[in-house]
Amino acid sequence: MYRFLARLMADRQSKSRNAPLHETIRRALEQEILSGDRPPGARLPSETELAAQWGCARMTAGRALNALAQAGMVERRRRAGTLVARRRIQETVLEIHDIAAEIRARGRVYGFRRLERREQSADAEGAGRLAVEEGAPLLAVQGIHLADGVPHALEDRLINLTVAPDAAAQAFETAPPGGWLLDHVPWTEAEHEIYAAAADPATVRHLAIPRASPCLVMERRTWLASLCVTHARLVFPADQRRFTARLKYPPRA
Amino acid sequence: MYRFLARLMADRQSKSRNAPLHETIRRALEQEILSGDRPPGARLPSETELAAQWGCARMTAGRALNALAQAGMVERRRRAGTLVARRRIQETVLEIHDIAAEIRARGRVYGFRRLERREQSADAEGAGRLAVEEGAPLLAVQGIHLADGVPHALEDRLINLTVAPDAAAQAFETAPPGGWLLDHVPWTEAEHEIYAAAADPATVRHLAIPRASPCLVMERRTWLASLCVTHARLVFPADQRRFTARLKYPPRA
DNA sequence: TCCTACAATATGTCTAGACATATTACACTG
DNA sequence: CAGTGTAATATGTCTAGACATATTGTAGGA
Repeated sequence: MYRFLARLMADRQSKSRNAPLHETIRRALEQEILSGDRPPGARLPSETELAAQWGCARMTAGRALNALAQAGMVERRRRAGTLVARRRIQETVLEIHDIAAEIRARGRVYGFRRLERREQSADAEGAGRLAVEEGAPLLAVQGIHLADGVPHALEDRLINLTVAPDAAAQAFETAPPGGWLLDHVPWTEAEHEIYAAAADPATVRHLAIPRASPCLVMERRTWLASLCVTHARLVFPADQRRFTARLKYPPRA
Repeated sequence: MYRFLARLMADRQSKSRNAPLHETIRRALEQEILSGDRPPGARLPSETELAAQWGCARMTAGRALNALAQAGMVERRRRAGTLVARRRIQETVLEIHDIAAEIRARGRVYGFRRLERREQSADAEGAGRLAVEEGAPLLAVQGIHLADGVPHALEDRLINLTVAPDAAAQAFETAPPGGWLLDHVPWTEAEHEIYAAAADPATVRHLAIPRASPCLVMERRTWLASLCVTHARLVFPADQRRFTARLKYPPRA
C-alpha cells in the first residue's frame, strides 16, 4: 500500500534516483558508519525502526542491514540488534589467474616445456604435500612455463592418481597439468600460500637466474571434498610476478 | 498458508534438519552444479519453477539463486534466466591482518622502533607513491617492527598530510603509524601488492640479514574517496612472513 | 531481407503480514 | 548475593501476493 510514498521518500534522500530502496538505505547507513557518526560498537536502528523511518516494509530494511552484515561492516545478533563491526580483518580479494592467461594478457606468447614426469608411490615428502598415506599412487610433473620462449616460472606438481586416475594417461609435454586438471577434475576447495625464497640450485639452473636470487613462490593445494587432488609449487623469479589485490569492502572508517 | 508443508518437504530432502529452506535449496543447486549435472552455461530452473518444486514462495527460491549469484557461481539475467557461470577467475580471499596482531597471535611480544620521521614536501618519488602533486605536504616515517625484540619487518611509510593533518602531531616513536591511521583516518579503498625482492643495503642493515637475501614485500595504498591517504611498504625477510589464502568459493567443479 | 513492434518471460523489487528463535534484562527466589 | 525463570526484543525465516523492467523471440511491415 502506498508503495509510491516509500519510493518518493527514497528519491528525496538518495542521489541516484534509480537505485532500489534497499540499496539506498544500505548506502545511507554505510555513509553514517564511514563518516564516523556511528563508531564501532554503536547500534544501528532496528529493522522496525528503519522501516518506520523510511516508510518501507521491515523486510526491505532488513535486506539493507543484511547486505552490510555480509560485507562485514556490521554484526547482527538477535535481541542485541545490529552493531557496527569492531574487528577489522582486512579481507582482500586476490585474483589468481592461470599462468598461461596471465602471460597472454600481457601480450606475450605462452609456452610450456616438461622437464620430468614420474609415476611413483608417495614417499614421505609427497605424502605430506598431498595429505595422503605413504605408498599412494602419485604423478609427479616438473616443467617450465615460458613467456616468449624465456623461462617465466618453474612448476613442481604432484597429482593424486587415486582421485584423478585419468591424469596417468596424460603426457603434459607441452601443456601444463594445471589447465588439464581444471578442465577434467572437479574440486571444491583450494589453499594458496605465497612466500619469498632464495632460488635453490635446481631452480637457478632451470630458470637461468643468478645463484640464490630472490623468488616469489606460490603453492596451491586443491581438494575434492576431503581428498587432496593436487599440489603445485610455482617458483617465479622476483621480477616475473607480483600479486595485486584490491580491497573487498571498506570494513569501517 | 501450509507453511509447515514447505518445511516438511525441505526436511525430507536436506541433511541438516535445521537449515533454513533457502539455504537448503541453495545447497541442492550448488550440488547439482559441482557434480557436473549442470555444466557451465546450463540454465537453472526459474524462480517460479523452483518455488513449485520445493513448495515455497518465489521469494525463497529467489533468495537461494541470489546467494549463488553473489558467490559468482551463476549469472542471472532477466528473461534469459539463471545460468551456470562460465568464467572461472580464481578469486581468493587473503586476510591481511595488522602486523602487531599477527605477531601477538603467534605468542610473541610485539614492538616498534622508529628510525626516521620527516615532514616534507612531495618530491617526484613521494608524489608518485601517494598519487599527489609535487610539493604537497607529506609525512615520511621509517621504522622496524619487532617480534620478541628481533627485527621482523621494515616499514617505509608516507602519509598525505592534506588528508590526515592530525598525523603531523604524532611522533610514531614506539607505535607504528598503521594502527593510528586505522583508528583515526577513515578510508574507503585499499590496494595491496605482494612481491619478492632482494634486500637493499639499508634493509640489510636495519633487519640484520645477509646481503641481498630474499624478502617478501607488501605495499599497501589506502584511499579516502579519490584521495590517497597513505602508502606503506613493508619488507619481511623471507622466513618471517607468508601469505595464505583459502578459496573464496568453488567457482565450479 | 532487414527492421520494428509487441508479447511473453524471468528476474528485480517491494509489501504487510506471520511465526520462530536467540538473547538480554529483570524480577524473583533460595 | 548468586542463580533461575520469564518476558521483552530484535533478528531470522517465510508467504502470497503486487508491480516494474530488461530481454528475448516472434510476427508483421517496409
